[in-house]
Amino acid sequence: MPRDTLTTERIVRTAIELLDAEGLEGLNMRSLGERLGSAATAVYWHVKSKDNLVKLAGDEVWNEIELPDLDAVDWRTAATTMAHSLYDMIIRHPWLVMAMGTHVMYGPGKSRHDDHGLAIYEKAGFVGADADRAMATVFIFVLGITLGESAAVTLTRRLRREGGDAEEQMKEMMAQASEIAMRFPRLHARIEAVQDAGYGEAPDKSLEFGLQVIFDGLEAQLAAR
Amino acid sequence: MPRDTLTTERIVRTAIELLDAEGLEGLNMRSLGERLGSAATAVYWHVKSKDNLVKLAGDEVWNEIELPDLDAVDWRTAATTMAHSLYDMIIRHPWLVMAMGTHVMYGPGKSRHDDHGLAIYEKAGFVGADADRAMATVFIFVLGITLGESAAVTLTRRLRREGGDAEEQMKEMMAQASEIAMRFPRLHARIEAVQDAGYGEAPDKSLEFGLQVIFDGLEAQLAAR
DNA sequence: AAGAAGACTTGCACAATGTTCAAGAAGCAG
DNA sequence: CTGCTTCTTGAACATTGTGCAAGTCTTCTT
Repeated sequence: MPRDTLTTERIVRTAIELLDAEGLEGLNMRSLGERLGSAATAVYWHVKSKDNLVKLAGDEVWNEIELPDLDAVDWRTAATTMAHSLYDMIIRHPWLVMAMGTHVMYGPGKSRHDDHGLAIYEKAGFVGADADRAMATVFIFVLGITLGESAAVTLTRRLRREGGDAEEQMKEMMAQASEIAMRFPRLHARIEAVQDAGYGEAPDKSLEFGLQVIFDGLEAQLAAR
Repeated sequence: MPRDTLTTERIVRTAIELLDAEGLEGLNMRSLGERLGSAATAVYWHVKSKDNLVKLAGDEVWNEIELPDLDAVDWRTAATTMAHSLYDMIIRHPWLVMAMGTHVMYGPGKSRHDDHGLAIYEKAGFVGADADRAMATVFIFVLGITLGESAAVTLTRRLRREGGDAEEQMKEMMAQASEIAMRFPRLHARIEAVQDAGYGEAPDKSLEFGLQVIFDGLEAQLAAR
């Protein structure tokens, strides 16, 4: 077998590269083909459709998530580790959230992740559907928190692609948003406070905060059982 | 002015109708034009681009959210009301989550919502950035929980559009997912349990559960302050 | 080794869709 | 009526997903 034969794996891997670099909208079969060194339509022998390819890519990335050893640490530590690992993964692949909004993702990669997640919350003391729900609460929160980041990345890329100074347009857009928000008293106060503080604060402060809140809440559920 | 003159508002309203009926992928300028009774390109005089239109639509729907009277109820009740209102709104407009993944949404509608949300958590006792984070935690959770529903709706539509029996294909897809999940012990157990229980349980049980957990967690934060 | 069967690749073509643009129609001011 | 602004149209173009028939390469059989 010559070395640049197409394989489904190679296609998926290359698609992930392209998705990371260009986003969901930036992935097209022609540039994928070019990157693979073959005709665009050659891919169709290995993969049913673009949707299918996105689904494969969207499952594959779950394998990057680190699964903590549950015998070595308490459930809350394990859950924190996994949540952060999930967060990092999604930030690496900002297209994933959007893909999950249009494609029903369920493959070996995600199953592997989910299974280990369930184990954590079962270890914590949740039984049956409650373990499901506990996992879903954390999981969904992390997913949701990356939505904003995904949108920002996508936007930046779109601006860049359309030519023109992305920085400039971004700033203008922010200014416009601010102007609207300023008309509301509490948003007004918040924006001023943020500006005074010099735009500081790492974005994942809200990840920390949210996880803390949710884990506390889960412990309350366990105690009240 | 003759009665079917185009206006930005009418365009946005019609776009929302179309988005609700056909989804983000189903909205195209030609069918929008048809529905408006004008040429597809007439829209471009009122709206810069399709992206811009989606942004306008994606802000407009936030006005549907009911803002509880904060003097009449305690913060937790108010927060619950708003969370449910948000959930219902997104379910009515399943394309919104995906749109938020690609477009940075910030307009009068969302600002109105955010401002009132902030008020709730300030009333609860959170100050400054913490009120932001508290709101974001709830908000993001509700958003995330609809991701799955959105995907399901989008998928169903796609299947329907591509012809063929959507029910059938959906079932087959689920079976395939199950088959994979069955290879993992805990997922295996959960699936069997769910099947034994006869597929029951309303989907928004997880909304209830998650909100309870998060509010409990927020109260813990307040207590520990 | 020859040839047939299958596995894989290519180029062409088509349809759908966002968008531009020049030309036209409609309303309004003088 | 005339000219100016506001709005609408139709034709056209570029991009992109994908089907298809024809090619090439691999492998297996005899």
